[in-house]
Amino acid sequence: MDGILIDIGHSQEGDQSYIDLYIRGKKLEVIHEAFDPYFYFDGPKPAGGGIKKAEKEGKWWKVTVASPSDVPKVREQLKKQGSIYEFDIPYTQRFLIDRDVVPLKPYHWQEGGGRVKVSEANVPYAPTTVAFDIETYNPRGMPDAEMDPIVMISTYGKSGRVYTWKDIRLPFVKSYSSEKGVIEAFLKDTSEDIIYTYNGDNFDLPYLKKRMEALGISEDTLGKVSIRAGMRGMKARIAGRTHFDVYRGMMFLARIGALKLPRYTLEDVYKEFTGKEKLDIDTKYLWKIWDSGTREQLEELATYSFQDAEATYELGEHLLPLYTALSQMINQMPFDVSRMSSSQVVESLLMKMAFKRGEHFPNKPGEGQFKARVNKPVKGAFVRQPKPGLHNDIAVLDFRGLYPSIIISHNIDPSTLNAEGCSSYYKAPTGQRFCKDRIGLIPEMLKRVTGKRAKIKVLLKKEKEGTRRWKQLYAEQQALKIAANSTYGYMNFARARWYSHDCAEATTAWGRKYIKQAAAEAEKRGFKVIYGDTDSVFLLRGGKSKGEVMKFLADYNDSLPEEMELEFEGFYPRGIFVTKKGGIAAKKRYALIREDGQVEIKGLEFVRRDWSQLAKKTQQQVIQLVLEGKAEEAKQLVRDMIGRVRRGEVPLDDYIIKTQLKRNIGKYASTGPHVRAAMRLKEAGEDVKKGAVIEYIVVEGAGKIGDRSYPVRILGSRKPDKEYYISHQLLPAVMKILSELGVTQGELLGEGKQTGLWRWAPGE
DNA sequence: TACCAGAGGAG
DNA sequence: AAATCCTCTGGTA
Repeated sequence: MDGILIDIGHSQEGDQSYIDLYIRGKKLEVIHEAFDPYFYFDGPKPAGGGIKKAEKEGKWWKVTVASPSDVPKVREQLKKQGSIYEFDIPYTQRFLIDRDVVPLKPYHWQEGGGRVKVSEANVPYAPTTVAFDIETYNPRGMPDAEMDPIVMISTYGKSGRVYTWKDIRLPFVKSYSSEKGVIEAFLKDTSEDIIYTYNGDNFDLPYLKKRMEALGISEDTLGKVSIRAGMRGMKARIAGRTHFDVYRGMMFLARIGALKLPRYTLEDVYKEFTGKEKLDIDTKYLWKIWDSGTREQLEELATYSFQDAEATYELGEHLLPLYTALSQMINQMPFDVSRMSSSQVVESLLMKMAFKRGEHFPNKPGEGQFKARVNKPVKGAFVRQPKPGLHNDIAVLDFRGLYPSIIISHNIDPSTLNAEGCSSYYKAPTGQRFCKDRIGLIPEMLKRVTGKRAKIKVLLKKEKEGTRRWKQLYAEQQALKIAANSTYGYMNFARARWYSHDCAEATTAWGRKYIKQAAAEAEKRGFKVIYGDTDSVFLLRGGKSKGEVMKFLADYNDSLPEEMELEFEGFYPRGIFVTKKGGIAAKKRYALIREDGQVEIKGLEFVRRDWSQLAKKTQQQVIQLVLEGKAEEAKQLVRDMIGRVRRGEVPLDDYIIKTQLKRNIGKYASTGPHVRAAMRLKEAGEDVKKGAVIEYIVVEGAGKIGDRSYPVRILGSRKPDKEYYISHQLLPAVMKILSELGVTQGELLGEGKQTGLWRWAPGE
């Protein structure tokens, strides 16, 4: 049979455990595969209840049990007599690693003798996909699945529709007589392999399951829905399918830094990826529309719901190639992968590699060990003191994949660290020695990952952008990049199996050594180095040509280990490095202009969300003008803006300051302005929790800033404090830049027009 | 003026 | 459920 693996489960017959492989070929088939749960034991010959078999494998016992649920009690018994290993690898995940079965990959599956054989098959089979979204009746705020019905279910995919139990006459709406009719029709029609939801783990699926129970609807047509508590909220699994929660996927991208948004609502994320706005209704009053809405309102509700399903589908399709690639890279189901952290991805990859190398996995740390690791910080990167002011003709160079390349080049691994009796060693600046005789697990993994990624990038260049093949290759290199970039963090992650404080220390120490060395070599060539952070060097070309920069790069790279490379990042005609309060140049805060006029701003107020648009937009314009050499225009712009603020010509939105609540209101030791604003929101009856981004304005009046910080939504007739915004937002942001050119605040405020501002304007 | 708590960006 | 380096504001004494 040819097909792809879309889900994996487990069943039991007597004392034999089976893996259930859900294979989608022409139709969905389930293959039962006998597979014994096992773990390792170092101690006397194991005996006792629950043990099916114990045989010596190397120096340890391989202990086989009848069922995965037997593992906990057997391991607790044996733990008293010796050491146990690999006892906490989930049964189905263990199967995928051991048999090297790759999810969603076309195979020829051959059953026989109780053991399925997989071989490459060239069936061009792609999983079918659909998105769904439910709307619920909510007269008391949050709907209660015990009593509040589902009023609508929308689906979107190859086909799509809205199922509802009111008479709504739109082409994509199908009306039924009851909630039960709606759910049953939805279940009957929905047979796709991959089901996308937006936050379905925490809402749509648990809610649907409860409604099905309440209405006595069987799960058979969909597949058994199981809701389990995970580390980060609920996980909703549908047997025989892949439930892909797009919201989870987006949060993963956010955590690894591939996506950065102020909020991750479906509307916001959809706009970010597609540029399209979708119809948004205030779902707080959904129940009112359902009870007594006009025909138009009900149609709008159906349209909104349908668009939610469509947006979820589009985003799901966008993410699927990446999750397929990640899934295939580590031999784990997309369901699990989409709910992993980047460290879990790395760990899965290491387990797969370790199994191939015939090595055992270290155990996860206990709580005591975990705490000890957390309390052992690792010294990080080197940041060079910048040369402040305006500079011309800057060249930026940076190390490609600095930490991964260092780990490979110096064979940094827990197994090579200070290993005894090796013929030679790499010596870290911190004193650790890494054996050269045999490649370590982590360097080997990284070498394969970076090597494969380089090959894929070559293929990618030959492919036409946007094609199916291109998307697949792009996703594959993206998955490999995620693995490579997360590996250093993984080594230093306190819960990691392959944690090593010394390996992490050595890696960053070599990083500091190389970046300083690169700067020193550039200086030897006659370049002036003005800045550098972690893996980058900023040079002044001075009178030298671009060719001389490239020549320096080539020569310096010849001196580096093979896997390491200092790359050319770009030439910048101008750049400005600003000075901080104390009078010295600030690290991590600068702006550059590219040869094509594109401005890049780092660390300054403009890129920070906790500054008002007034300050941010003006700073951006000032930076642009200054880098274009138009300082006088920049000064005039600021004078004009001050005038507009004073005359009340600036829109209210430009005064909004956004700050995230990092903890719940009661947990703050000191209450800053955003906390005060959040407290006011709460008094007004809003649900304000940790994670909320508080939008507030500092209004006119007396007292501390906090006394005058009001959330936009309950602003009423209060007016922004113009002088606060001039002296504490606008001026600090623009003076950062202009004071580098010798401009004073007085020049901007206008001679002779002394105002009360002078007394409390921030000093220079 | 010195210090702390808190937020958020860079790489 | 990655870790570190760094800046800056507002509040307090």
